[in-house]
Amino acid sequence: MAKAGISTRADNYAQWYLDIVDKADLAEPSGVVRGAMVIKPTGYAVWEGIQRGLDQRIKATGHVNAYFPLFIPQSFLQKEAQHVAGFAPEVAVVTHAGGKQLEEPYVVRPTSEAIIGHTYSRWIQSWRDLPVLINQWANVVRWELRPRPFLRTTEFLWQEGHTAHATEAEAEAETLMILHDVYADFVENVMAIPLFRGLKSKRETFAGALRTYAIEAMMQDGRALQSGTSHNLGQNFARAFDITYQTPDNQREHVWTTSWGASTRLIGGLIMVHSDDDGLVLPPRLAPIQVVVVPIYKTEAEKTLVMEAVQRLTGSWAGRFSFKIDDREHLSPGFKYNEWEIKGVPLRVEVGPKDVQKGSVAIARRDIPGRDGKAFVPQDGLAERIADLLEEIQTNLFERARRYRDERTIDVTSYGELAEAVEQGFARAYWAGSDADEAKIQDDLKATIRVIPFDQPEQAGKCVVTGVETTRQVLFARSY
RNA sequence: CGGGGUGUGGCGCAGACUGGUAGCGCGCGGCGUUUGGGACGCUGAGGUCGUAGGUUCGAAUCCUAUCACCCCGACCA
Repeated sequence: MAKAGISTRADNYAQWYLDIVDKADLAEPSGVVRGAMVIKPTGYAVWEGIQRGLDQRIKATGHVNAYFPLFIPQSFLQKEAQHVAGFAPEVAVVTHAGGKQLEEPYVVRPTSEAIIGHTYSRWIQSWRDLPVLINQWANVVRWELRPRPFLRTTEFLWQEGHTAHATEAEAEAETLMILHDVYADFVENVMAIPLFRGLKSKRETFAGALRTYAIEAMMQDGRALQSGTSHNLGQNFARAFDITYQTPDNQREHVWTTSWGASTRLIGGLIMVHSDDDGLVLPPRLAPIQVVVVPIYKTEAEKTLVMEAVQRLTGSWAGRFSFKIDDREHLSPGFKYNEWEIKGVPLRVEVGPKDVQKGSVAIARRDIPGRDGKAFVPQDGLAERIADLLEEIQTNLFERARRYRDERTIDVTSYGELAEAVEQGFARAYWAGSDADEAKIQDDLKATIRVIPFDQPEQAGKCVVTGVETTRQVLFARSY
């Protein structure tokens, strides 16, 4: 147990994660609905940052927002065979409403392909109606067997994009564009989480999709977290929901659809990539509060001097970075330091009577805990220094996570090496195996193919299970 | 679904074996002293003991049933 009642990562990683969620005040189990959580203001502010970043990118790439119903007639879900098989075990069903049993039960959406497919079939008539590029921000419900805050909750928040196109090539381009320009761009540049990008294996493909692409991140325990997915649905849903259009030469064709989503799970990834045994660590570009100022004083006279200095120093900060002056009375400075560290605020500025005298402040960076991350700097040019430091922390977090990931991503050539590698991280292996081979590895090693990376080797090698020569490499890992 | 655990002031727990009408720590309110790495004193408020039934003169405690949540393994963003 480290300070503040947070378990250490080395000691008990799962408990450490739960402790961070709790102590950083991000969320708490509802206590009354299985697997459901209350996202507290601190946690929701992080989600709002994620929403902002994704929404901006989604719109910049030509999409618009809309909203579709929470309830879906049960029969809709059954129209696409793979889809119903994939989701049947985890849907919640409403059988009664208005004081009586319903003619046809409604399912609470586990995802919205069905209801949106049905809607698109009415909206789309002509090639002139295409493409349809719509996103929705929504909650969905999946009755998971093993819930964990943010990572897997019964109800979660996400965005789901649903597009329809005239050609397969267009749908494929959309699917890939979302993965790179929306998800990967945001997650790497704002959340400072390094990613592997690629195609999902057949076993891991979304129920009803032609192809699923994903971004995968490595957590500090070496396990993988799927952090965003983008599906080329082919014409599967178009056929199931009869979404057709007339071509310029008056032919009737099924559209090609895509769907893509990223959820509150990203917050789980954020925690597990950057945080430490002292609490949450937030990357500056996402942190709701980037700088906290702790004034220090004993007497009223000191208080006046210090608060004057604080007002003067922070006067130019508005609009440059988000900050908070922690002027709560009767809490010791030490208490405040610890509290803001647990909550992951990237920078802390301390201003006391000695600083007022010397024209200095103390500044402490969250990414480097303890004395090493604390420095006394002149008040002159403080804003510039803070701006620089925030960027430096952003870069440092990303680079640190990337080094960690790369050190734990190991090229393996034998089954034994594969088994060993997934104990501590990712295994990169040549792969020509079957679905059954993959299933066996999952049984044996609890590891799955997380992604078939876009970056593929020049040279061929031998498949890690079959020994067959192949040029295809895949990444294996245990996953959340 | 299997395995384990727990339900007692806001939170964490004790009390249960050996029935007698509930206690500790933290937190919370008031007052005062404090404040450069988690301050202290005094004082005060706050509990149908998960729920239902039973045994008993008397149940947090014993019996039965039931509900819920949490944790550990197989499906999933």
